[in-house]
Amino acid sequence: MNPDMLRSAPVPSVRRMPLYLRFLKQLKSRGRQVVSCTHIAHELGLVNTQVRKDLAMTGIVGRPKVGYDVPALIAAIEGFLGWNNTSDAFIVGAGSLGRALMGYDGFREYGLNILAAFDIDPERVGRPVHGKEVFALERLPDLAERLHVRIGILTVPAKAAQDAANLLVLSGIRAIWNYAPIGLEVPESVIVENMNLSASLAVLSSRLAQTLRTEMGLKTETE
Amino acid sequence: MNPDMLRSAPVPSVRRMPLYLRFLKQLKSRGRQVVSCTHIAHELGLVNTQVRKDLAMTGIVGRPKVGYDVPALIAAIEGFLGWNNTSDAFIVGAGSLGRALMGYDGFREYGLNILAAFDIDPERVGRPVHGKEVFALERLPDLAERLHVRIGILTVPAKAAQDAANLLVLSGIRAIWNYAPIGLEVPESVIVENMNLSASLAVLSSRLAQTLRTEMGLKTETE
DNA sequence: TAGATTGTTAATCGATTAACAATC
DNA sequence: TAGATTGTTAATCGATTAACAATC
Repeated sequence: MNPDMLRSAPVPSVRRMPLYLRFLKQLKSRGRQVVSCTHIAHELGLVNTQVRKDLAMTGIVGRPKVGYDVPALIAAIEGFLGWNNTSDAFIVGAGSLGRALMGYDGFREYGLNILAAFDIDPERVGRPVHGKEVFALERLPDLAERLHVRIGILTVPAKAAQDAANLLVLSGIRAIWNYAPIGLEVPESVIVENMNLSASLAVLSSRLAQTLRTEMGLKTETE
Repeated sequence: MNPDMLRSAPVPSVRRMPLYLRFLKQLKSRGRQVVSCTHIAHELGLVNTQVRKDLAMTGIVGRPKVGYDVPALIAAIEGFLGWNNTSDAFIVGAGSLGRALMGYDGFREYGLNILAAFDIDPERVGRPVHGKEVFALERLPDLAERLHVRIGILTVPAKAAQDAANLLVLSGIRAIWNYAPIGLEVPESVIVENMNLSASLAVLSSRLAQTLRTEMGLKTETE
């Protein structure tokens, strides 16, 4: 086996892929056939070397002096991300966040199709949200297996997150998109990606706090 | 001025702060008075040196052989993040994502208080969500100024994001928490933090795609 | 052909980790 | 005191950026 297949792609590069995809789709809709990475980099505020390296990860090859074929590049990125085929997903936790994700149109663009949600609260069960069913949590293993669902989106409170993750693992789920602000313990074979609202908010608020401290400091100094 | 004030803290360290905060609050609720960073590191799956360096950023000093005072450490982290005082925020875009965030209880723990939302769609204006008002977008500058709101949460579609960001800047907003999958252009004085769902999903799905490719490859090889 | 652009190898930069002195 | 733990300086590691050869 090619050892390169085992060394997975750098996370920062993968995170930039949707940015490229979005821009390339724009170009395509305007009828553009080829594009250089200098142009991409300039438009997205990156440097061309970085773009070239990122794109190379998808397996695309460009033509010197010409650039990359736009449709081929789109296909390469979508294939690399697995966004060329739609993946079904379940949501666990039909609270306000889970319900929001059930109604979020944008996922279609990323090849993600939310089939239904699950919740432990009987009040929420049986009341569809955005046209999608909410089932009792205990039905998760059965339905996940029968529908071959591989992705679970975890939107339960932090305290319930590990139990819910255990159930997802038990249900044969292969990847968990975790919105709970807590690290999950799962077998190595299960992929976990943390969508950490609190981490992102921490970056925002620490910067804001520093700005405000500096301003107050300056104000005090000049008094 | 101290030049250290100008060099802002490393982003990865800041992102770990909520993790520490959560664990320390647990310890405190169990009546624990002191904690060593070896213990913190062990519980959170990190190494003690990293924890020590992260905590040092908040200005806390520990006592050799003893460790850190738990309540003091919590206060130091909250102060560092600006989570000791509640900050008011507006949501721009009352679609499904914006509405979800309006109802998300977890923000209280992070010192974030969502006052109201704004939307361009007359259908959405005047219909409160989770007990919070939805105003017409044109009222944003006036209300932001009068209520001294410094944080804007951007949950509009990608196409509308730059225009909405411009309006937020015009309204005197100091920090934008951007949920749109697109880079924003704002003056240097405005803080932007991107909460990029598509980037996170890209990491998840590329790993899953690779796993599935490998499995199919192995299956083919053994046939 | 000349020049623009790709693909790759080397240098730089920042964050993590290791080593170790200071100290209660 | 001895030993555990902090705080800091040095080494390592990975990602970004720069340099340059290959090529259409």
